[in-house]
Amino acid sequence: MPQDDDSPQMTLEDVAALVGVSRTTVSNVVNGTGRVSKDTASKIGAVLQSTGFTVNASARTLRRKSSQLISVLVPIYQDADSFPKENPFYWDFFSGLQGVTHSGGYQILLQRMNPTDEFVPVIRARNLDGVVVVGAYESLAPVPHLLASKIPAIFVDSYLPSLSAHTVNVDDQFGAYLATRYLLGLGHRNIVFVSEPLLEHGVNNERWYGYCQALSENRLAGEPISIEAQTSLEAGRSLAHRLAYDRSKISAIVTAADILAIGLLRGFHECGVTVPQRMSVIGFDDIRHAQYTVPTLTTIRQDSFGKGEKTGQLLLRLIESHRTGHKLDVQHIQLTPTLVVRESTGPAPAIEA
Amino acid sequence: MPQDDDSPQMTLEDVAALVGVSRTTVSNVVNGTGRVSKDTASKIGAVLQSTGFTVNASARTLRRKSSQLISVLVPIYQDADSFPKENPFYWDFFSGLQGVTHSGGYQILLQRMNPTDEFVPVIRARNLDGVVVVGAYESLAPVPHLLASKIPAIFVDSYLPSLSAHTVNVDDQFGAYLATRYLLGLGHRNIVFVSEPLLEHGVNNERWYGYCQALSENRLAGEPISIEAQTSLEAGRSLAHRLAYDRSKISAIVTAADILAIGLLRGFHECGVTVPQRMSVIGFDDIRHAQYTVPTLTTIRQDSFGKGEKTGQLLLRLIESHRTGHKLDVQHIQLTPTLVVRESTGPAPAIEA
DNA sequence: TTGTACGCGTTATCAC
DNA sequence: GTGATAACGCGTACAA
Repeated sequence: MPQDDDSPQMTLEDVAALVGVSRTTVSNVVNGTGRVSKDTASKIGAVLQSTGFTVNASARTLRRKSSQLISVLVPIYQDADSFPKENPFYWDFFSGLQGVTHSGGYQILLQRMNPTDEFVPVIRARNLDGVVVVGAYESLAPVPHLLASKIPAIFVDSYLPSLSAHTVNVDDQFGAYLATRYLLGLGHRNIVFVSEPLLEHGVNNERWYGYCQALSENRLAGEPISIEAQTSLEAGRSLAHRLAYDRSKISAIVTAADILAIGLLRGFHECGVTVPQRMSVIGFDDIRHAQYTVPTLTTIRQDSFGKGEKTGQLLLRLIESHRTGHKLDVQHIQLTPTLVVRESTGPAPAIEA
Repeated sequence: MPQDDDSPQMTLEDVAALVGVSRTTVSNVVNGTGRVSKDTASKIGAVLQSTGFTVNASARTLRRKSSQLISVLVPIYQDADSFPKENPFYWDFFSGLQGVTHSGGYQILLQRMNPTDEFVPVIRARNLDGVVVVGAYESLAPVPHLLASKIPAIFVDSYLPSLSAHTVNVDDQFGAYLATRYLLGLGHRNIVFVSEPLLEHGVNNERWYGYCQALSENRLAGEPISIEAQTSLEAGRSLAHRLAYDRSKISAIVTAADILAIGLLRGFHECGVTVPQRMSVIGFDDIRHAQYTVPTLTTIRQDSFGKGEKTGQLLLRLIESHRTGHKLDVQHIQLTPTLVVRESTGPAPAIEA
């Protein structure tokens, strides 16, 4: 037992008094500077142990101007039309990130924020060492300020016009390309693409390009068609109803998210449209549930945990180079997604209207 | 524009110099103590604005011994057998919590932790004002230390032998009771209960009691039967296979979690066991996906967002009373779940083996 | 109403 | 090796 659990927190001064040395020496032991004799060091070490001493982070931060704290910022787009209502906040991603940063001695402040909230002030106020912004779009007003502030920052799953931002993304274009090419290979000719509205610098735009590229490589393919839908289970479901009612020639759907695809699966089931016999559906992300739907979901898999780890590693490098003053070139990490074939895709129906 | 984005952070001293007053006066304005003349106050206010001044949190924390920071601790049970592999970390819960605490001026440190990690030291080190522990079990060694430390703490979805812990839970017993009673009303007689191993003070134990209670109220009901399975999609799926193979008389299943139930749904589908015709399945939580499975999932709904809000409110009260020295009675908040009937439950098969 | 002065706990500098 | 001493930025009791 290190100490009584409600005993007051010890300070360097306290420990110094106990051992009979100066607080400077104790500090040197705590920080392992090495300029303490082995003898006194061990004596101090023992007291450190028995008293359960912990350095006061605020005092240290005040001196060092570094808090060993980073922040994950998740914008909350209240505007119903502009962002996933069902923000899943991937725990896997966070886990990967946290694991890496924890090893580096950092803790994480998780913040939801309105798109209009300035974040530079809070970063400054708390002396945060770095920031990870998830899902930012150019419409986010505070982003330019963050960029200008020179605070180590990484934008994940974000698409920004600025080239000076460090980013971590999956190769969205390639992912959508994979999905579409696979469907074309199955004989589908009338394939639609479903996503949120195509913002100029959005994720969906990248996926749309990938989709278009695949189509353009195939002479028999129809025109690219984009359908807008929110990234939500319910949006998928209602879209399925609409499509079923339309009785269009569509035989396959490329979606921008698994939850959208899962909603579609459910919607088609309700309408008696069999998947994959009459309609093929392909998702994006490979969330866990994708393996347990009926039918199971063919999808584009991305490694969220690994993405978190990569983000953490890059952030640590950024912080380090910020500390030493060595500017780091702008980093753009792009992870390659893979196609996972399951049951929701199949050959194009023999007779297409 | 408040300031140049990479201008150095202002201090009270700087602002004071700019206005031509002492930093005490500026501090008084910043903290709204009221003992400043309207005249100078507005003059200072203007400079505060234009310079984009933010108080240095570390310095303030050092003085006040309060960081305006709280921590959410999520234990990670590595041990495969003892806890959900697929910890969903409910974003809804976090959102509710964050909304409330944010209004109170707090920010949140989110920490995953091994069950053996001591958390009191980090709490002390950062002068955290309060803690929320999610899913703690008695086996968590550091819990007693936390309790003894008198740090404002709330245990959510946790079952601890200690009566001195403030807790927020759903009424698990009642939830399982509701589920079981509903199935009995549908004519089922052979109903099993599926959950993780029944720890003495665990959530599952509560649910097990509720299940047993419902059975005991019905003369025709069979003996209570408990089946162990991890809380994961895959565990549900493989259990379904086992049950299908066994060809037992079981006609209904009460599960301790939606993801388990969803796994069951998938597994039964694979085995050709129709739900609900041959088997009824009922979940617990009402996660979003529950509405989009095939068939949709009958389940016991709990309000995660509301749970987060309640937790936040209680924590703020706790912190306040801790600050003023007024001890607060131990609080046990219990939210009442409700039954949501969907498609995965139906009348008991007419002929039971 | 405003200013002075001290302390919060730590670290960095510079003597000894 | 070790120890004074001065910041870091802020809040507050006390004096003016």
